[in-house]
Amino acid sequence: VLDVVRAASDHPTAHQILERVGAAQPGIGVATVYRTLALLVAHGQILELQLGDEAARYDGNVARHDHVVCTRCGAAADVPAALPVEAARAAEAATGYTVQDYELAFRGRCAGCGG
Amino acid sequence: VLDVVRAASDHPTAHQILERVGAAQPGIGVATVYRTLALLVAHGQILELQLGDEAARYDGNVARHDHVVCTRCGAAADVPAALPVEAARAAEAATGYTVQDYELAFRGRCAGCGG
DNA sequence: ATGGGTGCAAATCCTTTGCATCTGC
DNA sequence: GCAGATGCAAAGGATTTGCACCCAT
Repeated sequence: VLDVVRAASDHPTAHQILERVGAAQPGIGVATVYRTLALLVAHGQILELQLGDEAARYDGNVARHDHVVCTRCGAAADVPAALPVEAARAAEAATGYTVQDYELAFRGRCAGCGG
Repeated sequence: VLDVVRAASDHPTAHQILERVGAAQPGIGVATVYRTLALLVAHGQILELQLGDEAARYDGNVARHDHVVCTRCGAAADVPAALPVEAARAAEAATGYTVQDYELAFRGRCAGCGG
């Protein structure tokens, strides 16, 4: 499972991961994939993303970065981290929360779907 | 329904909205709430947010702003918009996408849940 | 024999949809 | 009587869980 997520460049959903793993290893079950994904996420091996659609998507790129999501076809791409650290501090000051992390997703159209 | 969402300061889920509306108007159905929420979202009267948990949450504050979410109790607060416009342009340049919008959520602990 | 991981299927949660009903015109 | 909105319940999709089973120890 880890291999598949690492090899994927398209931020696949659990369902897509299931299909791909199943191609190499027929008979694998839904539960195993979900259980393994949860494990990998807990160990910091992969990231779980909520990119606006219904299903969670997974990312083998663990480095700090953001995403762009196409509102038409659902494709997603990585973007180098764009948020200055001061923004997190400003958020803490404004709300009294202790910020540990953040998730930033741009919404728009991919090259193929036109502007 | 619009009154309830506007009056709420806690980014309620559809379920919470159902309960609150039901308090003032007993016998109201799940479907009506979901249908009305979808309508209001489509008309730009309220915002639908995906703040990391399972259920969608709604926000009566339509102005451009971001959010902080408590990873322990799930509470969410508004944060003044923190992202410079250049960041969106940088994302466009890096990916070839046309960015129309973005969603930014900080993750951390709220004052009550401690650091 | 035992423990951990696995597949299958049932269960759960959130949300949507079908359908008969009720409202106002 | 008709159109549109509504309530209820069933349907749907994503994810989790229960349970029997199999492999390696």
